[in-house]
Amino acid sequence: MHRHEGHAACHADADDMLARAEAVCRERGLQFTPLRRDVLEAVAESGKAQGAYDIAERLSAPGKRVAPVSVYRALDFLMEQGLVHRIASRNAFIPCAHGHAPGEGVIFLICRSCGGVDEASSVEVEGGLGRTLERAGFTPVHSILEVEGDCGACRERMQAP
Amino acid sequence: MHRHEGHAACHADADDMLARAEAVCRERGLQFTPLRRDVLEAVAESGKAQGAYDIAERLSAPGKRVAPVSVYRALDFLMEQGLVHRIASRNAFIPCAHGHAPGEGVIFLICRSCGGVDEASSVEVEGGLGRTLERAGFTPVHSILEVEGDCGACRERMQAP
DNA sequence: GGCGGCGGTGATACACTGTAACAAACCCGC
DNA sequence: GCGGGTTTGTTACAGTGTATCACCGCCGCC
Repeated sequence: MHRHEGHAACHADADDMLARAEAVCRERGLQFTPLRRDVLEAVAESGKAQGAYDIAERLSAPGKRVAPVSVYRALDFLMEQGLVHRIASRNAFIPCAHGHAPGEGVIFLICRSCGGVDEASSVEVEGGLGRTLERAGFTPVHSILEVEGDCGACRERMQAP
Repeated sequence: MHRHEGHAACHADADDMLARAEAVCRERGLQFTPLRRDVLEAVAESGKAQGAYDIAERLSAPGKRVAPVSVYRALDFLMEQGLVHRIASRNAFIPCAHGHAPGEGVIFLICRSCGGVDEASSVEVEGGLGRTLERAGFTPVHSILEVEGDCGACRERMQAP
């Protein structure tokens, strides 16, 4: 689950997300269309990573079908604007919990029992990674770091049922 | 990065891989079947990450078709034995270049221009990641760290064509 | 007002990735 | 040879992502 202790305030709730997204788009002269809004809201509302098809289904209502391809386009847009992240190991998407410094590395903490995804960052990891890449003569363009395991809340729940 | 200077000798060649795989299997009482051998060879021969369907096609000959599902099973086996890695960001597979210490984190360096994948590791990154996870109250089960960028060889090639 | 371009959306089709289920073949110890 | 586990073949299918074309709405321009 998200908004876990240790991180109580770390996830902006859906309203904040939407407000931030609207501000970002206005600032950059981009359109924050209803579809994009809906997709972002769908991603932000559920605490866990959502597949594109899940989102499409969630947004579809009898009489108004939202095709996955539309969702993908909206997600591409949202990712370009840094409002949404993709979890490669899950083929799923989560809202970006907080504005990152541009280029800052993000660590995704994926709970295998509740499916919630938390974000962390570490200058230590980042520095070490940079030095490692440099030693290897490798110029990074972007990197993904995803950790699967058990979040604190789930671990407690398992110990004291 | 281990053995990898330009790129020429950077991939343990297929023969070494096969010999090591056979030894590992014998040691663990597992079968190193012809199919598994062929799949590992296909992964090891090409210097770059291979999709499961690419492998299937590569192993298929007129009259003898290898179905993707068979390739997946062989890959699952090879991954369990630590002989092959999966690149989540590419849905592709590479041979494990060298035996890792069990549980040791691996960093994948994926060249976006030549498609080659190199492996690196760093106690510094690993330590920092461990401390970050601990601070977050998160118990890791396994993690993936993949960096996309330009390898040294390709960067040189681009500068001086 | 008409016209053309441009970005966004809808819709269909398709390619790629991965898994389930079942049957047949194989191997090994008894 | 027989029984039981493992491996492979085969088919079908679920899930993920992209290509293509048509249409719409908007804005600037003539």
